[in-house]
Amino acid sequence: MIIHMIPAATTREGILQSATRLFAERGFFGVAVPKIAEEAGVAAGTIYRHFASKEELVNVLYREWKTRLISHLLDDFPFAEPPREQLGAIWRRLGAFAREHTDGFAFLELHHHAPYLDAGSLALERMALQPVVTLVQQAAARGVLRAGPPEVLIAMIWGAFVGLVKAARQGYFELTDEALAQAEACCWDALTPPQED
Amino acid sequence: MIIHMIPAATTREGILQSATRLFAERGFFGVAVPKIAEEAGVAAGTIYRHFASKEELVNVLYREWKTRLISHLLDDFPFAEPPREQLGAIWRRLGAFAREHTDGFAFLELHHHAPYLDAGSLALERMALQPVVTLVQQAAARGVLRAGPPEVLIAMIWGAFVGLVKAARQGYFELTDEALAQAEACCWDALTPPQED
Amino acid sequence: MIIHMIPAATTREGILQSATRLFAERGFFGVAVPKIAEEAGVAAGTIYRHFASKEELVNVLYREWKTRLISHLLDDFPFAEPPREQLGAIWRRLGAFAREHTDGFAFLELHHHAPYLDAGSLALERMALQPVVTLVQQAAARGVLRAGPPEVLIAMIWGAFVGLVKAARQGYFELTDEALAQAEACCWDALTPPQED
Amino acid sequence: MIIHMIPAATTREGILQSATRLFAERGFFGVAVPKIAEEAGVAAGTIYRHFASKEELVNVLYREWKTRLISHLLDDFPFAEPPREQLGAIWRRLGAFAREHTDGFAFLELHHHAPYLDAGSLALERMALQPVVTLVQQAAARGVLRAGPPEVLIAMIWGAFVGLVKAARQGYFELTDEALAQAEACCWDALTPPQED
DNA sequence: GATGAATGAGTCTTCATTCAT
DNA sequence: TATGAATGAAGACTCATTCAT
Repeated sequence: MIIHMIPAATTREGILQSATRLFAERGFFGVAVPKIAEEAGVAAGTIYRHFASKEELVNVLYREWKTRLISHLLDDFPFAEPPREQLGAIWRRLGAFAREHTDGFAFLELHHHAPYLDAGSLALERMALQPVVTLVQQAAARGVLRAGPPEVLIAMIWGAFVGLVKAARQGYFELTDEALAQAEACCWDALTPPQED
Repeated sequence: MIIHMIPAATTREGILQSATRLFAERGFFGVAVPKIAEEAGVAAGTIYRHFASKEELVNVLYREWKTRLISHLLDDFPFAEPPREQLGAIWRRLGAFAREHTDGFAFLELHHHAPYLDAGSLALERMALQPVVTLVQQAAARGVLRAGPPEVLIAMIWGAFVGLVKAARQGYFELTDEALAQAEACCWDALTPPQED
Repeated sequence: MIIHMIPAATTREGILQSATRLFAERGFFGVAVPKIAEEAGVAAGTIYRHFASKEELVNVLYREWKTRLISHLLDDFPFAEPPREQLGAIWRRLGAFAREHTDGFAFLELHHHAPYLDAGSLALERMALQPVVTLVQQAAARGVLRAGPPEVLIAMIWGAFVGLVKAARQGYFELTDEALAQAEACCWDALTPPQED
Repeated sequence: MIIHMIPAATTREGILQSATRLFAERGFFGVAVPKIAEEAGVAAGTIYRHFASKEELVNVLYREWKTRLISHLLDDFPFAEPPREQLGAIWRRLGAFAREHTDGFAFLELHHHAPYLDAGSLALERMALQPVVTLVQQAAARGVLRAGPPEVLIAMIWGAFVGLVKAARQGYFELTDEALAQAEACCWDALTPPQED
């Protein structure tokens, strides 16, 4: 199989890659455009052949990573399965994504709701939550959801996952399948009503 | 306890307050020193009578907020109570702090492990986790802790709380006592082993 | 007499002076801001303490010179005198201004109707023509004006003066009182109806 | 008459045309080479197959327009006719040129004596004045010239024409045959000694 | 202590020019 | 010959910091 690589795509890809890493590390304002260029092995001016401005670059990047995360989560998502299975699917997919795209995931977290994100980017923010929202709704419909506002549960589950990934990135532990499985089990018990004993 | 406020402290306080708000909003690199001065109602040069540099300012700020959070959490902490009560105490104290010091809490979260924090600041990072760590250890000792590495549980609990606060700040819901209580109950069930049914 | 010079005024004046000379010589786009700073003996950043942008600088400059030219032309203008005297006054005043403020006059000519001038500056453009317009109207009222659209006459008189100044600046001759007097006489005969012989 | 257009000439012509318009509008420094290319419908690099540099382009352009203007003025010029007829010829030819080549004429005016013009271009500057100079000399020889330095008269006539064209371009009036005829008559009376009455 | 004008290094961005295709 | 991606020097502008008042 012959892969046709348009040279521009390569340059652009390289820029996006470097930008992901640097933005994830130091934030949007903490990274100079020439630094991104240097890391990508291109001249500073080249960045502006591909992106109109630093802001456009970060927005393109945000949309790209968010879109990837969303499709990773949603492709063939087992919406028909029982909630317990759905939670497992979410957790496995999120975990795989965070492990495979460490910088991309960190970038997304750090730039969440940043002031330089445009309307298009902000519109995507909520979408990644979709499977979690659906899961909670279905669990509620089946009467297996803990009492109280579902938004709180959603925020906690997402927060717990992010906390896990951050802690792993800081070296507190490794993000193994076992750790993920344990975390998932915790989440299920956090979601469902406490059993009587 | 008597707090001695030297007159200079007022100017200094004003600077720290403005810096907290602005850093929480746009991050360290996203805020210009003259902007902090303007917001504090002082001249740009005045900041340098109180802080040697922008870096020192952010480190002082980080330590101040972290110290406040820690003492808020730890002062008279009921270490002798059973784990369930301790979790309640943690949750109530964190919640009160996050509600009372929205900017301060956001600032701490955003600047967690940032590259411009010095050794002194980084040393404080772990300390706020202390009560959670102790709680988990005591629960383990009493055999009421879920199986698996405790670090994962700690990371999740902390992450869940942060997720809650962030979502509330973004307007998904309000951080009421009820919401906090619900979240706390979730956390307990996430920590403890699942009951047989 | 003690002259109180606000230091800022001096710096600002210096910048405006250098900018006048350089813009007159090479045009707006042909002059780099650091070059203006260098010529004014200040740092590049200083310019931006006094003017928000290069565009604002050129507009301030335009308005300043245009205003000066207008007041030089109009202060105590002998509107009550017969047209012939008025033409003499115009010619003498314009001549004195062009000789005294070579760069300022050249600057005004070169930046006439430029795309970066804002509405405020453009509004001033027509005002300098006022005495010429009035002169032509009064001459028409007295029946001493040549037949045809008066705008054409106005444009020619102004153009003739500008041509004179430009040619003098390029060294074709000197702008002496005699040259100005001769030019003025030409203009009068250009304005008035040809005599029968 | 058959015009032979070699294919390359078309590209080159297109570039020159776009450059004329843009340079006339914003000046040499105000126009980017890629902008000229875009307007000409060619790639940026293509310009450099036809012109060694932006400076060469502007000089070629200057010489081309100046040469055209000169030959338009001088071809079969009625040097044998009396001065009055010659002035008519000059005025008609200049008027036709300015109307037909608005951008070209504006370009020439704006780039008059600019610092990036080379020796060859500067040498041409004076030549367009030739018929006016000759006219003034012949009028002087016949004793029908006003007293005073002839350079002043030449500068005024040229300036008056330029003023007329500029005012027309700015919409003050239209450059009709009548307007031109009126202007020409003014000029004659400006050149010749005032009649006794 | 406070001020705020001034500094100049550093940032984002543009653009004349080159060169592989 | 034409292309247009890439270059990198240079330009407009910002901002952490200093210092005379």
